[in-house]
Amino acid sequence: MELSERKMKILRAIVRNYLESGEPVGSRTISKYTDLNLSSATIRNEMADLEEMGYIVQPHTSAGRIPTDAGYRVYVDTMMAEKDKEVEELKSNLLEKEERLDQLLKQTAKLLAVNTNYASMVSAPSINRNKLKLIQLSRVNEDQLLAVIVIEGNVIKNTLLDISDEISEETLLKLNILLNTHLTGLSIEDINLGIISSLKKQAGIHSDIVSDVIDAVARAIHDEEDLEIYTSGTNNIFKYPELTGDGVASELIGAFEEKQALNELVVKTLSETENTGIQVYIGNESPVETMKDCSIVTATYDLGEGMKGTIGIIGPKRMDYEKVVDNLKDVMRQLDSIYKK
Amino acid sequence: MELSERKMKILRAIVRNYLESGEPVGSRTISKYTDLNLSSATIRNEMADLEEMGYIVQPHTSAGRIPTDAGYRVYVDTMMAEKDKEVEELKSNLLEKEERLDQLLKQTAKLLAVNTNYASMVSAPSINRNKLKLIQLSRVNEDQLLAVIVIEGNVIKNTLLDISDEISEETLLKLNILLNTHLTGLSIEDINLGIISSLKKQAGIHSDIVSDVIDAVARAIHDEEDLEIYTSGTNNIFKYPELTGDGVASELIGAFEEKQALNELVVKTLSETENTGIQVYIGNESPVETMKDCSIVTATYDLGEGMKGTIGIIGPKRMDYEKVVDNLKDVMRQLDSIYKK
DNA sequence: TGTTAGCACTCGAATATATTGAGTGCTAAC
DNA sequence: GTTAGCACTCAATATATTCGAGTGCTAACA
Repeated sequence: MELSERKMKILRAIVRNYLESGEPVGSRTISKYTDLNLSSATIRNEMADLEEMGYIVQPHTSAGRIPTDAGYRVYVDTMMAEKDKEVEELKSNLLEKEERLDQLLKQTAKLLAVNTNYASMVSAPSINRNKLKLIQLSRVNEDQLLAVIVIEGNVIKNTLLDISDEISEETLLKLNILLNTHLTGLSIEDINLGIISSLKKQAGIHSDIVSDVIDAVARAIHDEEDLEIYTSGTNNIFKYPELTGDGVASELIGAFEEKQALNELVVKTLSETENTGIQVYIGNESPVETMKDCSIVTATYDLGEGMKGTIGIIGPKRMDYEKVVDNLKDVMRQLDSIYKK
Repeated sequence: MELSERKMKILRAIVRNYLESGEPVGSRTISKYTDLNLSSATIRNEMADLEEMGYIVQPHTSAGRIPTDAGYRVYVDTMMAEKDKEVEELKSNLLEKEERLDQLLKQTAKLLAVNTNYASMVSAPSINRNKLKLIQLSRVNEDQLLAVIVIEGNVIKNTLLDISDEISEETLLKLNILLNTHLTGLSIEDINLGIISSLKKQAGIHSDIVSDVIDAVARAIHDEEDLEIYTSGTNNIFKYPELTGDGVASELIGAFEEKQALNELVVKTLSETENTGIQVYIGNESPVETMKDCSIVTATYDLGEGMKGTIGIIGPKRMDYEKVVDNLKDVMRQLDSIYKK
């Protein structure tokens, strides 16, 4: 059977109505709601077809219809298509300019949550491809060094290094110069064994410190530390009864706290999304098991130089996709413009 | 009316029973539960008295009794008195030794949450009284400096400073030396106007940078940034139906996310608690409005040198006070021993 | 052939009604 | 002072009743 123009219109009307009310929607409602003047009976016939095609279901006999995941899917897809053509003209809710990226992202998460009334998450950009801007060793104690590592985008990482041998102020200075002259401007991938061994050679008796620093750089950048994900508005899920039943809420809250699941989401998104697109996961399409009752809309932001990160909105399946997509696009644009100052 | 020994025993039996079951407890149960052999009828008489005295209530006629806040209070107080005499002998659930305080505290929060099945929070120590260990300025861009500030306990703060004038590698070095020789070892309070103006004088044309740095130090230490509070196990509250009704859960989760309320809790606790005591807030006693349906047990840890922070467990009023107190004491001891390494 | 009015039917939700049982207070007897 | 016994209360549970939104189907109409 084919999805005629009329069926399409009816389907969209059903979805839209359901988004607002959260209640199953019946034929009579649609017969009034749409501009095509049809009686409820005709709508019923069409609805029967749509059900057969798998776009809508009745929660039980003699109830109205609600969209299936597939139903949402076509809704989202057509909507997105229209969105692309549309000229975006949004009230800018200006993110404050922030020196530090982490603060900025935290703010972004909050802004999105407040604006959409859903839960939001923002991942710090993966910095694998990123260039070192500065390495700075300083003495903290007799037996500890502080290594500060600054990466493109002013992401700052601190690590403490234990040292065995006494080390003079002067050699420390030399080490700093050595490290910075050789490593600054390199990306992680650029730091190969050749460079490392050359460095060690030049460091002489302090080659072990060089190893430690390199380790620290690698760790600082790779480790689960870059599981830095900012969340906001998790308690918004309580606004949607369908997410509150049973242990659902608990699981969700847990996922947001642990952040482990969110990280999977980020990884998946980054690998799946071509360029800076917007991705919509509906129900079971979700990469994360715990969120199979939700819809997730993600956007990939790209600050250039490989600094990509993910922004996500998590809400009920009947979320206002339109608003969410608009918001995401807006935020992406703002991030762009801030960075390109 | 007086709270006789027997009444006391009965009250404690009621509380303990209710802690486990969460159900109102009746006279028959108690008549079997206690060692004093009394019939349910006698217990009923005593219970009537206890009710009159305000220690227990019936949620409705013909239901068992549940403890009032006052009831919990005497239970907790007597229990705590016993605890103090008791020799503590707990299986140590070893916190891993961590270089960085923030990691350690994060871990502490998690440990407590897992162990107790309640929500936990750990505040980073207030560092007002604390001594500077290191200040390190480094160039990041042509127009930005990175100021790294390390405080006693290896708490590390980073700030970016905008600079207007070009500044040479050499003067930067001089500034570093100047700042460190004069400021290291001082607590915030020690840095007075005299020192500041003397520093500025010596810095000559770069006195504005000195101001900036001092500002940064003050900000890094004072600001809402030290609203650093680590939470864990927030979803544990779903294990207790009495915290799930209505918007309660939502409010709680929100409070944990915002951390503003938790901060109030910390402030209040620090000011109220004499020394490193354990404080129990039951229901309405809570300093935080949102948690008036909960009980909160807090402990103040003291790492010496004015580094005080608060650890808190938030759960239902019928929480296992005994276990919670034990756990807190245990964790406090472990924190102590780690720091005194 | 597509559209529509009409009607019998379904079934969840809401409401009302009965049943159960844990628990109480009171009284009278030990 | 303690206890057995009994009438009473009331939430919780189960059961029955009603209500109405919504459906599918049929027959008639354009």
